[in-house]
Amino acid sequence: MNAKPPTSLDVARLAGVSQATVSYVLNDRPGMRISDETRARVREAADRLGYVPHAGARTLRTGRSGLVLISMEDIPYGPLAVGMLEELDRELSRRGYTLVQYGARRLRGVPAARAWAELRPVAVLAGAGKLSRQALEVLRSAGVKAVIALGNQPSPVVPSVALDHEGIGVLAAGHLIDRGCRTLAAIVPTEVGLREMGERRLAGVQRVARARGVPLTRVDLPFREESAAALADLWRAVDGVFAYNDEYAMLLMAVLGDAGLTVPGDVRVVGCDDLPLAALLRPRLTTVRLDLSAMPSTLVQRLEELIAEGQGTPYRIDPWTATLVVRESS
Amino acid sequence: MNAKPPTSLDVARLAGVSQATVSYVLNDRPGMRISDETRARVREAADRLGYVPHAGARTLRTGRSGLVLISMEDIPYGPLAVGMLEELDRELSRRGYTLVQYGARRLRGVPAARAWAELRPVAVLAGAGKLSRQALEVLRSAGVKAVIALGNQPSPVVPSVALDHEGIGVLAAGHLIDRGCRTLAAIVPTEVGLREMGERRLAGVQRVARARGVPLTRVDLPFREESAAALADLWRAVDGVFAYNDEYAMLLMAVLGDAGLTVPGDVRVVGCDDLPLAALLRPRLTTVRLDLSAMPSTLVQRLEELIAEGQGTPYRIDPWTATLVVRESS
DNA sequence: TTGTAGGCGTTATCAA
DNA sequence: TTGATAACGCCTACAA
Repeated sequence: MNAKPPTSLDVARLAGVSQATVSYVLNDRPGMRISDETRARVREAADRLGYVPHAGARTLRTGRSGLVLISMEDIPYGPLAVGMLEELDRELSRRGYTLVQYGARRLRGVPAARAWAELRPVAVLAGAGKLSRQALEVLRSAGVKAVIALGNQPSPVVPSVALDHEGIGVLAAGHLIDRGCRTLAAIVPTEVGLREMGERRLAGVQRVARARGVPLTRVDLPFREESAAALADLWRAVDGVFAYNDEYAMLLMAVLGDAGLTVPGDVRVVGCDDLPLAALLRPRLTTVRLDLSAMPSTLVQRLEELIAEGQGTPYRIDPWTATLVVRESS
Repeated sequence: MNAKPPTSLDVARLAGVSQATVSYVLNDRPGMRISDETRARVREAADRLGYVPHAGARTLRTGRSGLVLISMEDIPYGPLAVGMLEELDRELSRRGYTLVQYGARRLRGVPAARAWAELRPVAVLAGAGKLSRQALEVLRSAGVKAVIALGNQPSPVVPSVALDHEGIGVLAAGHLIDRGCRTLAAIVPTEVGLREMGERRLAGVQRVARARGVPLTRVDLPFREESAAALADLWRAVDGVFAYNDEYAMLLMAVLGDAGLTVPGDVRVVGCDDLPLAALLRPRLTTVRLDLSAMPSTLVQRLEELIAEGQGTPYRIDPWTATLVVRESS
């Protein structure tokens, strides 16, 4: 019960060989010719003792932990992100790495990067906001080989995997104008963490609206029914709204209905994310679907490049695809 | 650039003291009287070098990693769970532990528990399904002090924090019958991972329905509009449905509307989770709200008990609260 | 008040 | 084909 965990030395003793042999066998080190009988004895002994190697000791000795840290706070949890995470985990463990989600807020004034560095990870994925030059220095000096920024906009200091939020706005605005909308509005959420994304998406809408001569109103909106309902006059004055995402679209459609406005007759609405609820709204919601399925492999590829070649390149953006899912009845 | 990370010895040399002194100062070890000047010199040196202690080495030496592992797969990601996780992280780091989310699937046939054990965590939180007696043995033998099962039903072998899904069903059924429903249906999702929970909730509905003499139909339903629509006859035959959760409730309400049935006039519907969308449906959705706010602190408390006293107790369930949010207009 | 020395579990070098 | 042995970075009992 209170016995200390068995070590490779324990295994060696039980198998009647040396510690080194145990290491050779268990890591089946190439180039070492060890008799099958010895191998079997070692394996058997390890099994019987329930031997599990000590990751810390191995890291200490080899200088490589194989850990890939990803910060929890910077992941917009949802079906999309979770699926991507799981695939990323699979992909990484396939290549011998270990993905670990790690909090970014530390108490006692210890900055996040410092806490990450203690684990001597081989790579760190974190929101661009948390990768200050200073944080980066801490990581580099702790031997982190690859740092990649996640988030809404690219980091100026490390390679980034950033969603092209403007592209979403472009897609949505194009659709609305194509369908005949002449007066647009675009919702920007006021929630922290969302506003930034909202503004990027807005920028895309703006670009298209300007290019095609359609007036556009920016609507800063908290996710509250009363707030949306209070803008009834505004909704009456436009005929097309990009709602930022499907949840905002649902909020909007609820208050539009309450105000006696019809969709898409009086106002067209476009959401984003293609949540299950999008197809369940009446009328069904037209939305922008993000395809992140290519992201895990891209991420891993970049990661291995950085690990191999060193973190040379300053920054760049990685691709993904967005498609419009048209559901409006018309 | 390629310099190896500074060690405490480097700090000692720069500060002109011994390695031991560095350790004393940086961990401000009580009982050690070290001059303020020395302290300052050590701190200064550590800063200048960007010294970050090596977690692996410390774990190796002290025998304690302070790591608390939680398995990613067993968390039903959503606003509720994410908030709880963040609070748990805060709570744990406040007490000197480090929460880390870790994948449960390993390749190469290495079972999850074995991979967890390599990190020598002090505690492991994982789905009851992953905590077989065998897995537990591996963990215990690796020095894991506390193992707590998360999930839908308690583990027979370790302490569990399990949601009282039956209670949800009881609450929902009570409400429906109180409001005059005489023929109930309860949805059980067919998705893996959800079905189990659905059946627990169903059991609660069943208990109440039986006790109050109300007939109940179990409806196994995939989350697809066509499937729900195909059951139009069934929906017509009941006057109260517990929809498992808010998303299913939304699905149901969409097809009810399509079939010309009114809510709550023809059929009453109760959801669960009190998602934002619940208040946005028309009519607004009555739902069961889960309050998990007490869970992180309870969890941490149990954890520390187990660490201190050893994993003695076989198992038990921990509390939480569910409340009914009534929104129906009537 | 500070320094010396040993060992935690693992891998790798070298010798047998 | 296998076995001693040293070293990774840190902490701590003990010595000075």
